Amino acid sequence: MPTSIQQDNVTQLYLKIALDTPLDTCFDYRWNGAPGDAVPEPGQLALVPFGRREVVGLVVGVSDSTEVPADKLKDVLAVRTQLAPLIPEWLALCGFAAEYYQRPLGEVAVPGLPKNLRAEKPVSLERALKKIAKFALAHDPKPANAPVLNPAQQQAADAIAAAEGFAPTLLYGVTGSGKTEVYLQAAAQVLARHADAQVLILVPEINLTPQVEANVCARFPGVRLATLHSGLAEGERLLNWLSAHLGHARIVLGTRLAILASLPRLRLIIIDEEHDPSYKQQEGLRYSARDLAVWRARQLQIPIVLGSATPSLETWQHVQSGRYRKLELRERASKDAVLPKVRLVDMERDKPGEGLTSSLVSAIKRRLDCGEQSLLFLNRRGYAPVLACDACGWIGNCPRCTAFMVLHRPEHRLRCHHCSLEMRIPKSCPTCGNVDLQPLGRGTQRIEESLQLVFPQARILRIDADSTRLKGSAQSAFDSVHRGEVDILVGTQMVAKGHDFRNLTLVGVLNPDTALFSHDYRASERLFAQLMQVAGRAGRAGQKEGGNASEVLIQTRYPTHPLYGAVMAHDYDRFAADLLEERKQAGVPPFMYQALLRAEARELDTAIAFLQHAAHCVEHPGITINDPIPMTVTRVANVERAQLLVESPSRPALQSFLKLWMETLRATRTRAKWSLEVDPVDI
DNA sequence: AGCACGCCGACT
DNA sequence: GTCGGCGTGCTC
Repeated sequence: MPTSIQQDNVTQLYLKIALDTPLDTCFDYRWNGAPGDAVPEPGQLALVPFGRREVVGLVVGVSDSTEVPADKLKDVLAVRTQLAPLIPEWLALCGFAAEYYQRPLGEVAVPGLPKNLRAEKPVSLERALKKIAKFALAHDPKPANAPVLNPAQQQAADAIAAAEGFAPTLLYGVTGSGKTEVYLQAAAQVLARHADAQVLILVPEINLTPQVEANVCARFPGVRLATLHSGLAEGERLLNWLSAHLGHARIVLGTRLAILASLPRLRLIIIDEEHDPSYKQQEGLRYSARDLAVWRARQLQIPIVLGSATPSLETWQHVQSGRYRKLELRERASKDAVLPKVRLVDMERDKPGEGLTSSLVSAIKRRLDCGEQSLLFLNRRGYAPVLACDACGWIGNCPRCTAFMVLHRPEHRLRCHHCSLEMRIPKSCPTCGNVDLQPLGRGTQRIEESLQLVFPQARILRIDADSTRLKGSAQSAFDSVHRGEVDILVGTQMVAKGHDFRNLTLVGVLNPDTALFSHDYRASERLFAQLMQVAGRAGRAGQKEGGNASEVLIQTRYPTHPLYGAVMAHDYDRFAADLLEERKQAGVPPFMYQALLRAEARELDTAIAFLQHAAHCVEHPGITINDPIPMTVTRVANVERAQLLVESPSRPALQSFLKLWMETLRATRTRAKWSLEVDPVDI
């Protein structure tokens, strides 16, 4: 890339521009600057005509020549000179992600920019810049009201902040061990040491940002914080993004998408609950924010903290091999907070009525009696997963998907969780006319109903994707739990993560067994993490005078299963060691690198035929290509789907194969729609 | 991906 | 006779 091209009146300059399109190439445009105009540079945004529309793209190169024939070339319409160029390190991050995930650069770099930045007219950009210039806040990195850390926390915070260069660190500590304090104090040290430093904090869920935001703001009253997540309105998103890009925001807090933010002075990255599957983007560019964060930290030679009570096996393996350092917090931070006692309730002996065993019911009753809160965790929303006819065996299938229609009783609807199709609940069986249709199985709505029958006086609140569909309703639901207006909370994994419920002393887990025998080898890793995490909601404040000791009841039909043994012993170390050994034997990640080619079409044969062709179209020494198989849920919205897994023990070998493979496949004519996922998590 | 052009069925 | 279905072709 030419770095210093002088503008004179003779030389025609061309800009190489990355655009948000699936075409794997950049586009050249003529640049005709007025006399005195600065020559554009890589990292600037430019408005260009593309086909019959006008789009904003990213300048990635400036040159005095082009291969493109003159009759195809068009002129750059405008360069967004108002905006400081994105720095080369950011471009390199996007370049890496594009290459690693086998997508065009423009598709990685452009969609992450705020929409208002990509508008045809730069009015909102100019307005936002003016607004931001006005509240230039005096920066004071001094923390307020920082509590005294216990020795392990202090040691961890010091070690993180003192690290020179690239220093990936696993902060390993049970829930409630005070990882957040360590993050904050490490951040405080970094902010104090470098006058212009920025710190990036990633959390897995948008619902967790308000709580962390409140903590950060209280601790750093003189430090500008910007949040970045998908829930922001466009105006706010632009302001926050600019504030990070201009270096005003010293702490940037966000969900996975924040990893692609422009952070010119980044000095520390913190990833809370690094094992959480939400860090993996599951559509479009399927990136892992955690992996990109590690890459970014290495590129910038800065420390990165991966915090978890149940680290991902990938991270754990890196600790074992010495690539990552491990800092451990062994105790809960609040002295009187103890780990909750985990008990299994054998559903063969204690038969549940309406999904609730008598042990669980009496445990809840004890909480109600002394004004404490209970949390019931059931990772299945809706009323019942299936509606069936006893008389003829009819089952409520989705007409467009290979899946059941889920019964949503309060809404009086059957709903497909795959294609969102909805219909009224049939009054009678569509095949035999039987009016007595039975809901099979239990979701959160049905548990909520049962609880209300058993405890008519109790204030019960359900929190799941259905009850929090409206913007802000999740937050107000959590607020009412914090205010003590709820006795029993029922929810899906939304309630399992991060929330600090001070008056909660009982966690009931309702139906975790299905994950024990899943064909997905990651299911047990996820289940363990989920159980530890939800268990951690109990007893965070310690036992009150005359109150109940905090406990976790897991209703199961397999009380002897070793996974539950490990959960009861709070023994992640042993569990992880066993799982890693199994993974090694089985030759799966983290000891194998994978990519998944997916294809979909109206006819399954079309998809399979494409994958079969793909399996043979390129030489692949050192790469295992498995057989194409239909996906578990084969049909979604009347489209048939299949997939092909490729694997290699060598990441570089897999990467170079994928590059060649994609080039070949892009040139292949097919009626199937296809996409590649590198490092897939759901197989 | 958009967005056009292009050639065949049911409607004002 | 037109509105509109989605096949296929192109985007510096």
